Amino acid sequence: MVRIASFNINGIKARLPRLIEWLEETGPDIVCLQEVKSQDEGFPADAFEKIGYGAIWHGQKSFNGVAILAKDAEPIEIRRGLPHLDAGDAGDDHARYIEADVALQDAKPIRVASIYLPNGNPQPGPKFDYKLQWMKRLRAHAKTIWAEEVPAVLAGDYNVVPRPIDIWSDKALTGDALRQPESIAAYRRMLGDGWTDALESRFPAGGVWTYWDYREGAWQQDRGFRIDHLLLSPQAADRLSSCGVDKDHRGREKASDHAPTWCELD
DNA sequence: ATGGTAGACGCTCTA
Repeated sequence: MVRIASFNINGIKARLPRLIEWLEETGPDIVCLQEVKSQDEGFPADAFEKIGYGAIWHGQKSFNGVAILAKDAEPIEIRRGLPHLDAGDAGDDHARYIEADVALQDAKPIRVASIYLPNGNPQPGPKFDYKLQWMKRLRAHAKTIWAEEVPAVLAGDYNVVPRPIDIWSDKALTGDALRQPESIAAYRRMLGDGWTDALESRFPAGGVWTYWDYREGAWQQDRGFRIDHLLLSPQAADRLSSCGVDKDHRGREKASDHAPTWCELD
């Protein structure tokens, strides 16, 4: 059994005690982190090593930043950043994608990507255009992973609410980039390619949230939505045994605004 | 239409 989790931590410096606590309590085998918000040299790899996790990371000052942790293993980096599709992509220096092979205790390796998809607000505008282009690049690259016919998990903060039943109110965020038809269609196209949304497959009726805003008492009123997703290749989906959200970690002191989201493969 | 909170940074941006 392999547990793979995705966690947007919203700043690794502010979150480290909570992150270590969560790792020790739940013991995930592989973890994809987003919004590390730290430059490479500030990444606390030694703190993870102390509790038995190897790590690779792609940092950036102030914003973005992704990482992959593995219990009693060293992730083997495959790539950082998405391939370019157009000439305009060459100027993209955001740290939003890192991909690795993780081999746990003599098991066959699992391909893992940690994804921090652009938020895209305000829309319309250049940030929304960047989001849609990034999704186009992600889909194209996912096809090359697909072709390798390996167990693969593309995990992260997709900044897309896939369905009306994935948010506390269908009227919420209607003008927001997270719920625009173009964002949802781009996400759906990846599912159409054959990727399995782990939580959607296990909770088809919705009502599962992974994010609650810090503002307006969203957590207290359980006004959340689902934007953190685990997309599985067929070789991973065949092994899917369970999945869930570590919701109680959202309610703790100094918590991230996201909760850890995970799946288990046999 | 605005502002509510949080994090990193440095007198403001991103979400």
